[in-house]
Amino acid sequence: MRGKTTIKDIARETGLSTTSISLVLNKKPNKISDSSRRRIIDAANRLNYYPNQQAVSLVNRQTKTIAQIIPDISNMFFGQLIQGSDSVAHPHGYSLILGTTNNDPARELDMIHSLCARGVDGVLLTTSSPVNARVYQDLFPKLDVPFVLVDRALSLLPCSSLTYDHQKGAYLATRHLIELGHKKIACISGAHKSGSADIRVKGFCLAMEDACLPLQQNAILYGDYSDKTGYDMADAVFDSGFTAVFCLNDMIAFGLYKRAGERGVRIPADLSVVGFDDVAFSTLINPALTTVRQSAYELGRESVKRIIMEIEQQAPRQTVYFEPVLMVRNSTCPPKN
Amino acid sequence: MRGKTTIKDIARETGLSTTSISLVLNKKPNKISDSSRRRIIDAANRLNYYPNQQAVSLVNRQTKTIAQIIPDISNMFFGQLIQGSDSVAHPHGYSLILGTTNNDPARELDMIHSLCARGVDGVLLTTSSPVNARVYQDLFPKLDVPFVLVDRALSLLPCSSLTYDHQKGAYLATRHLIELGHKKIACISGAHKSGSADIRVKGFCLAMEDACLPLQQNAILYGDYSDKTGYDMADAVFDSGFTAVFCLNDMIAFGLYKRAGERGVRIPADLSVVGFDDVAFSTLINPALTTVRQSAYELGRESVKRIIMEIEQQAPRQTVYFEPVLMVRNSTCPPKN
DNA sequence: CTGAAAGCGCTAACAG
DNA sequence: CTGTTAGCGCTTTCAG
Repeated sequence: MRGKTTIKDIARETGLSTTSISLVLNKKPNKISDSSRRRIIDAANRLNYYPNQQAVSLVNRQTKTIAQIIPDISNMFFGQLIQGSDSVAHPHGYSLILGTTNNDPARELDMIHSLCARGVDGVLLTTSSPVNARVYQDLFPKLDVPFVLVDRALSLLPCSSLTYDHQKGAYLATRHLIELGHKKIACISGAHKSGSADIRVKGFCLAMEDACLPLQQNAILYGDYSDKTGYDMADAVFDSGFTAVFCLNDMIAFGLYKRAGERGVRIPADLSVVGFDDVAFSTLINPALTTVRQSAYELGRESVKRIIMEIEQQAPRQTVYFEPVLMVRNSTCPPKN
Repeated sequence: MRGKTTIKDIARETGLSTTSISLVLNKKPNKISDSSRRRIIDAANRLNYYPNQQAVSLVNRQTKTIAQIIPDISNMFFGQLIQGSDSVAHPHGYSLILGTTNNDPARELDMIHSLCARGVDGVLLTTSSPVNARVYQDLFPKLDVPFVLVDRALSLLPCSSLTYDHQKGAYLATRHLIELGHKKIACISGAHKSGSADIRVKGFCLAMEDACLPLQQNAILYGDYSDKTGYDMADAVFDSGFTAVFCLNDMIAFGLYKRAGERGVRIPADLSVVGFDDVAFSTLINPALTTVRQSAYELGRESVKRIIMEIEQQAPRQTVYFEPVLMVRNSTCPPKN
């Protein structure tokens, strides 16, 4: 049983040529007689034949494989993203091949190279480093596979991008706080110069500006998109007279919740908090988190649909923005006085 | 630039044979002159050459690819598992190719077939359906790649398995509750006949038995490993006089927390709860969840190490059990009276 | 020190 | 209706 059955074995078994086998097994238009066809199919089953995809890929020049490169799978957002991607990739006969970069630009580049060398048909990239943008400008065309930027838009790059409108989402979140009557609002950001953080910060600032609210000293704190950041920055927020905080993603908010619990800071009575992403957990935690919804699952589904179109029909590039929506729950209320 | 550089292009450029190119680029023992070597390396860089992995795989009979098949990526446990896997796979030159089964035995089978046809070098399988066990007994040998069962142990299968001792973990959790003085203890399980749920239930029953505590009517509730199950089953627990509940995984506990919040049931004052997994979230939620730790990240790392050994050194099969440890936090306390 | 040639398993013109 | 042939890009004996 060692060494699997090849098309030649079937040819030998049936006394037919490999061409005929290939034709019927791939259901290509052909004129093989019914009796031959049956013999082939029968032998294939009997010998437990399945084609060697390496060989197939070599001649067809496609691997039916899509790379999904993400910064960090411990962020639930990406878990849901992958789930969405896989849910459309698999039915279309594509497999997802995974690469995580840990927000390391060098590793991101490395990942792209190594996955492309593997011959993926396309790559879904959530870059964590606009730093690489210039490199990508030259690189993508060279690599000669469709790239789709997921959850990020880097305007100058020669590729499609699918993303929620981060700036608008941040604007909505901040305006909600303002409308509740908050004036001293903090913002805990992901990394400076990170893919989406700067854009969200911009939305925050814009909303403040539009409401003629001055930014407090140290209103904007930079960390990364993790609960640890929320936890670590929490004290700074609690102790500086802010009545509300906009966390740039839900993970940050969760970390802040934790510290709030330890410190006895009540949410929302003492501090209103808004998150971003609407990860599944945000309704599980208490109080349920007011947040900006961007459906990772949908994003995953759409990005795979998109890239398959570009792979199979050379669809032209496209930049798509999805509308985020504010989910008002229980972590926000008017300020105490 | 369309159509990438092949080894032949380099041969033409340098005036050498493809053999020489292959030899130096793969650093195989050879006696190519330094000057030739330099010319080759230079040309390779200049032409941006990287080998076509399909072709390489075809002749070398390995793809440097490992399949990771999991039930459900929305369970954070698996997110962390993948992260662990990837963290050792990548440095060893392997890529992870992902398959999610949604707990569907048919899809699981399908996934295995389709990934094996892709020519993965090994598969990491977290089966959700012991139902398939008999099938696997015949299938694995036929497929002729190493299988490693992750987080599951199905004793009769011809493959390695790495898992935490589910029964012991459940026993520890239950005994903790008993030692606190609880007598009426409920248990919310994953699916009946699921991979690990039955074993955990067994641990629960054993602990009850060892303490001479009778099982209450409907003490064991079956659902699946999701927060929805916890949410849906919560009322039944709240309204039946139980003073403590053992949730078979953290996700279930999180769902129960949510419903508890809505109903005004206080944890742990009104109800003690223990989870299982020690997913990152369990310390984020309030009160921090007492749970049984099994490190998904470690499991991921170890399972990849294991499978690489079997791939590269034909290491013999092995069944490994890891010790779970009880993490006592704030969701448990003695019963009120 | 280097090259010619065969072959991995499959597909696709092109001939019958 | 079916077979022959060439070739995808690479590695690897084996011969110089």
